Amino acid sequence: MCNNCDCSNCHNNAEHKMKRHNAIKSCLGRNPDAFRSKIAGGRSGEAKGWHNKGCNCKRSGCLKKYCECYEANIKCTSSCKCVGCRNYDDSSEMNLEEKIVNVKDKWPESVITPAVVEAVCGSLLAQAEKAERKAQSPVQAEHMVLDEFGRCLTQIVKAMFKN
DNA sequence: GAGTTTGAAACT
DNA sequence: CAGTTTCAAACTC
Repeated sequence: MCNNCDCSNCHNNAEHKMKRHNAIKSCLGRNPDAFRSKIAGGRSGEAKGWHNKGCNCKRSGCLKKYCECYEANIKCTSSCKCVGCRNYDDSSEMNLEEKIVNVKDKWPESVITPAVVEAVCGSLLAQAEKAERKAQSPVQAEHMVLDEFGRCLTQIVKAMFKN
């Protein structure tokens, strides 16, 4: 109940007991978890646990306390629907597969999708094998692979600016 | 401290 | 379920 608040026309007090009870009831009717913590796992306020529902941040980059994940001291996950998120693990120890998954989860709008990464890697490998078959010198082989990489990047950049 | 930004929750 | 409104906390100056 309110106590020493500055609210006007307040019904959250003993005088409106019934009204208050009904309000709580209809609130819980809509969402049974309305008065429960949104952070599961670790004890309150620690860097443990995870956000049950994820955040929906649009402009804060999830790096300000407007973001529920950031405020709870946890990283955003794929259950978030945030845009432009910078609150995620970017560890250099991550292997390639984890990085690809990370791209998929956090930048759904990116053109560098797992499929694109695979395609690029595949054509670079093909180029390297071609050089091997033609018994090119290491320098020539490098040149062929880098040429191919350049073509791939050009296509990716073109696709990015299409939108 | 006033004014602005932000996003969850409520609402439609 | 998607779009809109509300509003208090976070933030900025």
